[in-house]
Amino acid sequence: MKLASWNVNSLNVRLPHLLQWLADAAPNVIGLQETKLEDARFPAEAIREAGYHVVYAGQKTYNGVALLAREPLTDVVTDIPGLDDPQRRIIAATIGDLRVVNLYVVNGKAVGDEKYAYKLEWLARVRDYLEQQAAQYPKLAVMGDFNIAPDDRDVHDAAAWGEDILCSPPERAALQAILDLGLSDSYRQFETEGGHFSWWDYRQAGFRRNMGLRIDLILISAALAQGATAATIDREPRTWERPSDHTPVLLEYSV
DNA sequence: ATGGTTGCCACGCAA
Repeated sequence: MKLASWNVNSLNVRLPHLLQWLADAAPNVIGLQETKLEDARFPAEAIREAGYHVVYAGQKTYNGVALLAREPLTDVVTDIPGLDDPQRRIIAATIGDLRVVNLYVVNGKAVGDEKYAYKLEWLARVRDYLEQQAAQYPKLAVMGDFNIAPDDRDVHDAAAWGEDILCSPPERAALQAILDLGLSDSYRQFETEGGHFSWWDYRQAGFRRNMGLRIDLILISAALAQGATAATIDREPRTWERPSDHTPVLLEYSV
C-alpha cells in the first residue's frame, strides 16, 4: 500500500500535475489539501477516469480537502465533534481496513495573531477526534499539511526561524499531543537527518536554494508502523512548470 | 523590519 499527501495549492491550476503524478507514482490513497474549489466545481470525473474513487469537502478560494483511493471510500467525515467550523480543513474515510484522516491544518499567520489562537484551538479539537479514531481503528493514518515543522531538522535555518510561526513551542506541543495518541511521524522511521523538506516558499527562489520546511506529514499508528517499508518525499513535481509550493510525501507499507 | 511570489479575483488577503 502506498499512501500520499499533497498540498496542491489550487486543484484548478494543479489538476494536470495531479493526473501526471497519479500516473507516475500510482498511490493507493492520496490526501489533497488547498483544493480551493467549491464542491460543484470539483473535477471528480477526471479523477474517476484516472482510476480513483474520490470524496471531497471544498469551499471557494480558500482551504478545501479531498481523499482519492483506488478502492471505495466509506464512512466519510468532514465535520468533527466540537469543531463548528465553516473552513473545509478535514476529511476522513475508510478504505478497506485502513482509516485515513486528511488535514489541512490552520497556518496561523504569526505567533499571537488571532489566527494563531484559532490554530491551537483547532488542533486541540482535532486531537480529541483522533483519540476517538485511534481507539476505533487499529490501522490509522493521519496525513496532511500540518503547518508545523516537528523539530529543528525540519527547518532549513532553524536558528533564523527561531520560535516563529510553524515552529513555536505551543504548535510543536500540539503536534506532540497528537503523536502521544500512539502515532508516529512515518518519515522519521526511515530518515533521521535534517535538510529534507516538503514545502518551499515561492519567494526568494526558496526551492532552488533548498530553503524549505518539512510540514507535510503522514502519522501512522503502531499497526501500520510495524509494516512500513518506505517513507519518502518526491521532489520532482516541485520542479515542474508552475508547481505547487508543496511536493508530495509518501508512505509505503505491507499487510 | 520589510518584502519577496503565487492564487483567487479583480483589490487586497492568505499563504
